[in-house]
Amino acid sequence: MVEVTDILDVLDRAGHRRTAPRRTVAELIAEREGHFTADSLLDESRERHLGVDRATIFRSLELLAELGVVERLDLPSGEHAFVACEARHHHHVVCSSCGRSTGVADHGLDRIAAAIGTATGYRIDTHRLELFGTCPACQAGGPL
Amino acid sequence: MVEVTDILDVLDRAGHRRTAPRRTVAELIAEREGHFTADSLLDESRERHLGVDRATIFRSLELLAELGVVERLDLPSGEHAFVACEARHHHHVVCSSCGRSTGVADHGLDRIAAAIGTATGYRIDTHRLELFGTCPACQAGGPL
DNA sequence: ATTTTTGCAAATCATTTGCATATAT
DNA sequence: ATATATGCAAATGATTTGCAAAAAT
Repeated sequence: MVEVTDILDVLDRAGHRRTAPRRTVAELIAEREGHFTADSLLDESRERHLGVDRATIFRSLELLAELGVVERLDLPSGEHAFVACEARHHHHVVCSSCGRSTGVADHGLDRIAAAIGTATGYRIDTHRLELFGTCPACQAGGPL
Repeated sequence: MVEVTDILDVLDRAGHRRTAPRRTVAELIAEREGHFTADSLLDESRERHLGVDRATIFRSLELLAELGVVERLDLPSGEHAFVACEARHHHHVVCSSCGRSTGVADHGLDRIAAAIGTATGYRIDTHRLELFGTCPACQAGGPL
């Protein structure tokens, strides 16, 4: 669970201003269980008359992604989405049915990345693992 | 190395027509060492007066991606790109400097995916691993 | 007071679509 | 002959930008 104050604190620490629109965006993000698109935040900002503009949403998400509070996600559909991250989790499992996602720790992937580096001669800087499937709730015939 | 004829054969086998524009797209793809964007193919089609239209390029890439001849890639920058695939390789290492990419086999990732499934309770359907780094040539101060 | 951030509107960029024509089978 | 694929141009959708006004430091 990512809290609004966590997000604001990260902004603070990085020397960015604590503005009302950013607080609102942080609230919208903290409410989300799973992944979300920029557009869905915009829709909600409109429906609830929060007055946060499209540009601000995109700018905030970009900033938060830089700061590692959210992570850009590319769904298998090609859609761009985001998820809130707890700092510890490097990767995400995303439910294809309800969109909920769970952060996961590194289960030995680093070693594999290293092995692939050796095998190919590449110096590996980053890797990105995205897993897609069905979450426990949806398997049980739950949500959506 | 992916050959033009490989690509055309896959189209054939799947019951798609061998058309001149598709042959051209196949040639453009086969020439590429690494990843490429739809747009870069379009540019080249224009520069070399190959007469293949934007829409055709997008439609061909979509088709080839469905058939597994190319794979959609999401670069860390968020750009959408493609790489030609040899069938065996599930994942790609992409050079951040020159864009060249190499297919890699599964080095035990399946086991990790399974472990993550167990740990989270998700039924995992797909995973996607993308690795980014510097290729041997660029490390040697080579290309770009 | 100064710098950063915002909203607005317009611009840009990538991708998709409708439709009449051309081409492969 | 028939179904599929293409080019064109226009539509769509997402994201970005310039700029003057507003808010945070």
